Amino acid sequence: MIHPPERRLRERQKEERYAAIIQAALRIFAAKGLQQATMDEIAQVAGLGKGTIYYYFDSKEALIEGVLCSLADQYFQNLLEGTDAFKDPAVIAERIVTNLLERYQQQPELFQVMQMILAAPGGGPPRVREVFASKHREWLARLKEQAGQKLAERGFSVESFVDFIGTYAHGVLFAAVAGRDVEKLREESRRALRAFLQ
Amino acid sequence: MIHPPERRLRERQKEERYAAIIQAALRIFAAKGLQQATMDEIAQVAGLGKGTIYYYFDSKEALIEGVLCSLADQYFQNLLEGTDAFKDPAVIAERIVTNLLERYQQQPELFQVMQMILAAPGGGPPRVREVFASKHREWLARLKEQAGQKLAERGFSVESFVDFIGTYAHGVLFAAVAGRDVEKLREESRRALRAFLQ
DNA sequence: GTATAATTCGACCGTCGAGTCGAAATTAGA
DNA sequence: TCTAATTTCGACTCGACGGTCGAATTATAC
Repeated sequence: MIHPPERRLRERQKEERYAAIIQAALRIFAAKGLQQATMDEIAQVAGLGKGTIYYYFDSKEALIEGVLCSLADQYFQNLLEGTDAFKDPAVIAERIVTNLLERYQQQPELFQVMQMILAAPGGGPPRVREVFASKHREWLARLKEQAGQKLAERGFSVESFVDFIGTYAHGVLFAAVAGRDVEKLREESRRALRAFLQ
Repeated sequence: MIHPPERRLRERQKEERYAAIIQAALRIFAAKGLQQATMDEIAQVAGLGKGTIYYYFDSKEALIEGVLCSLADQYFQNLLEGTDAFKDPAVIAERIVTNLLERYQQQPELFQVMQMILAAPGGGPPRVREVFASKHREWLARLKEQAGQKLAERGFSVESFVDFIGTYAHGVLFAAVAGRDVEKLREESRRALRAFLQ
């Protein structure tokens, strides 16, 4: 009778540990950099033995991949929140940048580590690149569905619109990661995007 | 009679070696990342023994600092080339971005390594940050002198103008380092900046 | 309760790479 | 040419860190 719930309990515990490892790793990666982070320290912060980390991940590289793939999931989440209520591309763009900056404030580690990856030679492990690219395509499709009509009405192709937003947003995030004041960036970007997109 | 020239010869040789080390280090840093680059490999690429590297630089960290400070010098060079012939802030901005992209094509390693530094936790060694900040101030003064009048006439403060250009340019460079087509970026940025700055 | 499987642990191993050192080579100066 | 100073070199040291392993613990199944 209690067997099924017991089994579920154990599975849940396993998932929790997995998440705890990812979480600890992310924190240390952000604080020290990917190479400088040691498996010993990650284990310690996760509150587990080093051997346990290797029970969940084959290698440090696999752990890095795991962390990055979980970032990819999060990165594109909620980015479009609120964008379907507006018709003006400038407002959509503003909203996207604002959402990004809000996520940055909630979880700066996500972006810090992202930047490390993107700046790394080769742009990070191939598998991670694939995952990001696929998430990006998904996201693009969602944007198209949600705002494509409105963008087209104003003479924007979704692709070029996204290119511009992407480029600009990277600049803003770079500035945020480098320590610039987020409120100022938000205000600045609002003005810039309205001007650019009329 | 030949002593002074001989001495000068030796001094020049020393400077050449110093430069060769910096050069080799930059290449390997860009190709492999700062941590993954080994002193042995740098020595090999520079065509010198490892001990010799340590004769010129106290430590790997000192070498990194040396490389970065030499980058700071180069980074701001020629950025303003051609900007004093125009009155329109949009054209000045375009020109700055174009100059950056041209430098990127000439010497991508410079920007690759810059991005690594900026993305690193803490934004790189403090001394390097200082050097960059001081170069940036110098550059700002030069821009002010060269274009401040024209910018003011059009209602721009030099500081906010530079903030915007800096943010945007980072986004563009990020895209370039990440492998986007430079010509396309150049064209895109031209349109974007004209629109933004009227 | 007991046998089996799954999971955890940290002491241990091997490698790799930063930094050292002293011997060798080169140059300077007389 | 001879001596002292400068510079070069790479074999060596040594600590750090990724990864292993088997013993210990805990859960599962009956």
